[in-house]
Amino acid sequence: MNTDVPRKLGAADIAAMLRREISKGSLQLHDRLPPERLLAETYGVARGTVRDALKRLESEKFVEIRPGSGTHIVHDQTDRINSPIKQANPLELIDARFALEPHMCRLAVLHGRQQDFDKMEELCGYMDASVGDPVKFAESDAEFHRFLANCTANRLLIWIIGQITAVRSQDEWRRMRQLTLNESIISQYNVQHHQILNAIRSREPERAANHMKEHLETARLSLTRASAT
Amino acid sequence: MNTDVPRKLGAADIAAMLRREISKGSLQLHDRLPPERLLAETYGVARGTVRDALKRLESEKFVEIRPGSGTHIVHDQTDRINSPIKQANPLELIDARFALEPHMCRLAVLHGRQQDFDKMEELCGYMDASVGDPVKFAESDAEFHRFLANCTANRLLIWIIGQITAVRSQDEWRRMRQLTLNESIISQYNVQHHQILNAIRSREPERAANHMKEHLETARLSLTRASAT
DNA sequence: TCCATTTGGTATAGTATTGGATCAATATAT
DNA sequence: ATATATTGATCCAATACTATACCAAATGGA
Repeated sequence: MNTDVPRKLGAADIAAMLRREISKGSLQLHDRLPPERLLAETYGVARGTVRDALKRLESEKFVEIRPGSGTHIVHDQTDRINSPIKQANPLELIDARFALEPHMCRLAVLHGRQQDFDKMEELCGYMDASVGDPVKFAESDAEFHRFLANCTANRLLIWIIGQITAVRSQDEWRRMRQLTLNESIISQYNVQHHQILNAIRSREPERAANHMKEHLETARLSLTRASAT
Repeated sequence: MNTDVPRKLGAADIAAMLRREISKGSLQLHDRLPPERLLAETYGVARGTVRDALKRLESEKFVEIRPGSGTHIVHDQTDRINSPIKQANPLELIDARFALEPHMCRLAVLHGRQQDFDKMEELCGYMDASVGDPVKFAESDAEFHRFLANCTANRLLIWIIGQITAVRSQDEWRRMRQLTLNESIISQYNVQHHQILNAIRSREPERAANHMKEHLETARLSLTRASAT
């Protein structure tokens, strides 16, 4: 996949570059991106490619595309720019999730609504279909855990998970996932997601929490194994 | 982002520039923006465009447009931090702490250093001496839990607890504490703080976690009891 | 107090800019 | 070889911007 010769830029590359500009702060909240035609010219790609990249950023809630107006930045990165949250490493993240998510399962049993569960079921379906596609899987996975937070109906927890998820979706972490996520791991995760969801649906808080702990233990294992190589 | 050819400015751009000028403070001195016609001229745009930008700033409570008088800056830099955390209520906070702090005890057993424990011991001493002074007690209490976070050596958790503590020290919460904190409750808390610390010092993660759960249960009880009256 | 000036408020018509959508040709990867 | 992605072009629709004129409220000096 890596030829040292600079490949032609694709939509994914443009998206990554823009994402980086936004995270770095040279493009700030409420700023307007250059028009697609100009972006296309400066990056030396076709306008369609730029449009593709922008669509990705829009689905990641980085920007908002307004016809006739332009592409506007809607993601407020300023909070996170100087926040120690950026310095956290993957193992610290796992520990934090160990603290948060099992108890979130218990709260989800208490406060979760049918529609939340249905949405999570849907996400499980997406993940089942993404065993061979780590990128797609990771997106649905993040959504799954975000919805779990939603089920707690606790604004504090929802906010915390949102912050953590925002970090997880940054570039360096994307690369990290490519190392740890293979087909076997993903299918293992999928089984665990189903177990967690089923336990919540059948109102068994402790069983749900235990399945979550198991899930996180698996994640930690695959992480330490990957960093050992 | 640098496009060599400066683009034509739009209302969104003018708004962004003024927003920054105001936040920076360079416009705050005069307390009043230049007239729309002058702004239009200096930025090289039509007056309608400037008006559009000003309307946005007004809806964001940055400025106040007074017909015949001018556009005045009303931006209050102090409450610029609008974290969704502020909307959380005390019961949500307790639930979040239920998720976080017991596991933090376990991590503290693993990563806590002698000097951290000594500091917590010291804080326990302060609290013991503040049975009759809810304000002083609350300060040391917040510090105690912050140091517990420190013991985990997990930057993510330290940051989260810091955010939560910042909320707890706000005015409305101060009043809430005055309702719940009486001498009997405080001495109960003090006993529990010692139990937690001792369990951590003697490297018993589960006992520490259980004492913390007990502690939070007590806090929740005193809260519901207070809000029932 | 009165009046000229300054300031924002509104309206309108024309022009420019911007994203949306489509398609055939070409390149790249598997 | 096939599937996928990129290109470059064209046309469309939504929105924004310009330019001008006139109105109404506030201001400040005579």
